[in-house]
Amino acid sequence: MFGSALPATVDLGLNDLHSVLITYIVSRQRQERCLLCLEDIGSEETQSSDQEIASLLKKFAIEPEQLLLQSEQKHRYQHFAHTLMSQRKAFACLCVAENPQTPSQDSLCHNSCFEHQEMVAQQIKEQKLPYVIRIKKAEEEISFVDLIQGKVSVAPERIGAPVLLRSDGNPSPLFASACDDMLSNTSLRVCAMRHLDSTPGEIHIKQSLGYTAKTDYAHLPAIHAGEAAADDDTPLSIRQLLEEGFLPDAIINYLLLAGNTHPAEHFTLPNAVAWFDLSTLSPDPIKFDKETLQHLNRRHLEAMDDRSLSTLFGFADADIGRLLKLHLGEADTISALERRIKAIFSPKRCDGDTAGQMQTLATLICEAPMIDAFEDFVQYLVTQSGIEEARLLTLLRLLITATPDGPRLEDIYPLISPYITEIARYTP
RNA sequence: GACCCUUUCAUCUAGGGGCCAAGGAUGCUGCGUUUUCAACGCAGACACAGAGGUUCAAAUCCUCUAAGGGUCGCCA
Repeated sequence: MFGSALPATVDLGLNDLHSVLITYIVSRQRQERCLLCLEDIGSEETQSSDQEIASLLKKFAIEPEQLLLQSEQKHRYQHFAHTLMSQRKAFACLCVAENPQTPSQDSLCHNSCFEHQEMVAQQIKEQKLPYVIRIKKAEEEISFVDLIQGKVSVAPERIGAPVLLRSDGNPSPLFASACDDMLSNTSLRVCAMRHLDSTPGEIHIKQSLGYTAKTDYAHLPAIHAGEAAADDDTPLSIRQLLEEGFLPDAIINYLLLAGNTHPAEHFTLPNAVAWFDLSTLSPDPIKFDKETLQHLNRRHLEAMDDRSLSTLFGFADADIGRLLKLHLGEADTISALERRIKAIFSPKRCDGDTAGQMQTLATLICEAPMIDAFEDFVQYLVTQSGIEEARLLTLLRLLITATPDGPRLEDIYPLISPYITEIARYTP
């Protein structure tokens, strides 16, 4: 079983998708099950259901075998915690968190609650004080080899005595994650870089519970939006990228390109499964580069089947697909293409002295017979309207595409000739 | 403040003592093509963070310095 945790928020981030993607790819490669744990306990952010997350991931063709909701596992976490308590490997603690803004030197319990468990228990009983359950400090240094970051070893003082159960009875994310690994026997856990230093704590918890199976860890570098991560808090939201008109395939392509050795620049998820290698990932943080993503998006749109491309815009016509591809030059996202195609299919308007000529042309086209060749079409219009050819071409472009520039009209015309009367409409 | 990690063009990377006066891709600049913008084609500019070592030979190994990132909560 390969696992990865992700927040159960409506707005999944690029970094979250990154972890999920890597987990999924490696699970396909080694033909193991892929498990995603949804951290839906105690977060203030808007929650979303497992179905919502699953359907979002499905857009990316990521279909994990199992989605686990941590809120449904609560009793198991509590059971583990009480087991540790009864073995005196964990203890109740009355220490209240210091001011979060100025973290204390060590995260250990200051009042040596562990040494005075009877007294603590009594206080809790008599005064109903809020308390947490902490794991006992580790005896010795804990080290492991991260698949991306290399060897990590951390002294017991640094691990401290992490909280297992919070005062509201809910597990801490760290504890929940350690338990999830044990319950589902996870052999590889992919997570974000920022959790690297808490991993020894997780290992310590598992060891205390007598779990001996090895879990490999891979901590992915973060993808930053701006120059100095701190000042630019532009959220790299997946939903937003999709709304901007990026194809899921292009986003996947980008994520696998960044911080990775790649045999090609342009590829799809199934290709990537063939060559992806966790060990070649760079531990360096990555700067999000939208231009690269745009370029990839264009490539993926280009590679799409004509007819399926047109279905993204409510058509089912390979010619419309080709028409869209003609516009890839100036439009590299779905939404930009949509603006183009909408402009073509809506009535055109313009002001000034061109208005009269536009009207003439529109009427002529409406009444014209079906003409296959663009040249003949233009000749017909020149003869009928008496407008000189160069001028007519400019007007015709406006009447068809609603913009002064774009792909060559002779390329466009054969693709839209069946729709020409619908397209060449003019509203004063 | 403490601990850990990283450093090759603007960006993502190739490289693992000699095949490297450093290759590819994106972006940028110019030219071509185009009624037009873009795309496309061709050409061009742009990097081994710095200083010391080791070696016949260093982008590559070692040390220090600098810069970036991460962590030090009942956060996630």
